[in-house]
Amino acid sequence: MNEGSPSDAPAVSHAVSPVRNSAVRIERQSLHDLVANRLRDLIIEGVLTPGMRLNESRLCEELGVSRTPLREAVKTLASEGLIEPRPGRGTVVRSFSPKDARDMLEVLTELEGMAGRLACAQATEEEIADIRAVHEEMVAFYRSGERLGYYKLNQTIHSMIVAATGNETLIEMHGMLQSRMKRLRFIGNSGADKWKAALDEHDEMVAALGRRDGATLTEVLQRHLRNTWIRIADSF
Amino acid sequence: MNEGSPSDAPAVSHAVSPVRNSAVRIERQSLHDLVANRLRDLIIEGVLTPGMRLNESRLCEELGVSRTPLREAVKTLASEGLIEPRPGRGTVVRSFSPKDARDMLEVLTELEGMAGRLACAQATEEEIADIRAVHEEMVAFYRSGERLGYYKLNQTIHSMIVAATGNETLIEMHGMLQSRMKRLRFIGNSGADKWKAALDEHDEMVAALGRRDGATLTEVLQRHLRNTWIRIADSF
DNA sequence: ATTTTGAATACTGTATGCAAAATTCAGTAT
DNA sequence: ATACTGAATTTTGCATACAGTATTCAAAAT
Repeated sequence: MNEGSPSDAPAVSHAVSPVRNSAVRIERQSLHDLVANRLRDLIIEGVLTPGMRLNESRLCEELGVSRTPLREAVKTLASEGLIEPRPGRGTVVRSFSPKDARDMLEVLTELEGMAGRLACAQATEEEIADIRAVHEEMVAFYRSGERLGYYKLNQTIHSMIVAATGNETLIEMHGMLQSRMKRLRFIGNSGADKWKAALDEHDEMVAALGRRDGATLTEVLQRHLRNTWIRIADSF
Repeated sequence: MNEGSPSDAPAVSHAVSPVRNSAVRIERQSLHDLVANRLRDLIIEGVLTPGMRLNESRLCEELGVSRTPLREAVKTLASEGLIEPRPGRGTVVRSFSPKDARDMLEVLTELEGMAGRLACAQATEEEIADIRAVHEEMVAFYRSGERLGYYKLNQTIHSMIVAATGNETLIEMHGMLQSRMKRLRFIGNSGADKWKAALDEHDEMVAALGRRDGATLTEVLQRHLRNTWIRIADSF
């Protein structure tokens, strides 16, 4: 879910090798990357709760790695803003104040609005079809009441719209904010009454994207996120 | 230039102690943070050029530190997007394609536009006065032809406008993009003919902020950045 | 009873050591 | 001359060791 894009595997060198195109570079994940991904998941899943102190030696035992890769992973998560290192006094899982949440959503709203505009201009027909397909899947989860599946596809759709812009920086920044907000958003979506409303907004999104109506898509995405804020705000 | 805000020193506890307010918490910087800042500067100043491979042992000697803090610093810069680690084959200074530059500027434009709107609504009179003062300083540098001084204050003013929004996430994201673009922007501003135009845009900004005219400030900031793209594009 | 102090403990920050992988380079064969 | 092979060297990645700093806890003093 958080691995580095596999797309950066360089093309096979010009030398004609027996394996040719079928050869896909073996993805080598360094240990500290694996650890970083694992920690990210632990934080998002709520195993590591906000404010909790990360004890290096204990974590090392549990993950079965030594402190060096763990500490490197910690530095990564720190600059992603998921944890807070306090020089000399350990590292704690970052906890977000209501204002932090609001600030993040405000930026996320702006970025997704931007994405709506660009996606309508840049997306290929195929990308739009893919998004529509995932949307249908998500509706199915809604109908069958599977919250987790719904929730995950929800996130996926937003990411796909952003990805369709082709703007690497936007994709990256959006990804960072998404992972910071994952936990909050999950809590926020708990209220079942608003669930239907969120789904309707998604319907509108897909429709606007289909028409390549950037202004509307931007508007819907931003409205959707502002509503998200309302949903989350209750849980503080 | 890149240190964590010193403002988070907590107020002295309520107990009346002889040192009272005059006691300021000693800022402790861990070695890997110092190294990260140093590396950042080296990249921005162009000592470490794009594509150049970072040899850990050599860098350690030059900086006078061991490999552990260096490697932690490298992980930090990696997730800031300034360098690219290739698992098992070392780390290289990231080089930006024209498209990368364009993508970054596109996002930066959106974020600064957002900042213009929010700053006009949120800035205190004092912040506005400060910005105006720095602007005057910058004009002085322009008049005396001091490019470096001008350039630095230019960046500062943009950061101050963003800071005046009070949105921590926006400040952080903007900071990341700024440091990635520092080198490019410096190159881009070389053309002396466009220099005056950039200055005029800054005049407009300060005026709009003074009137708390968010729409105009947003418009000027975005125009300013789009012109930056034009200036930079030439140098590719 | 409350605060203070100091020693014991735990943990973080940095350095170093070692093994595995990658790179380089010389030598050989085509 | 060029391409390939394989050993020597470099370099990375991870583990561990060590030093210095925070935290804790209990005893002593107010």
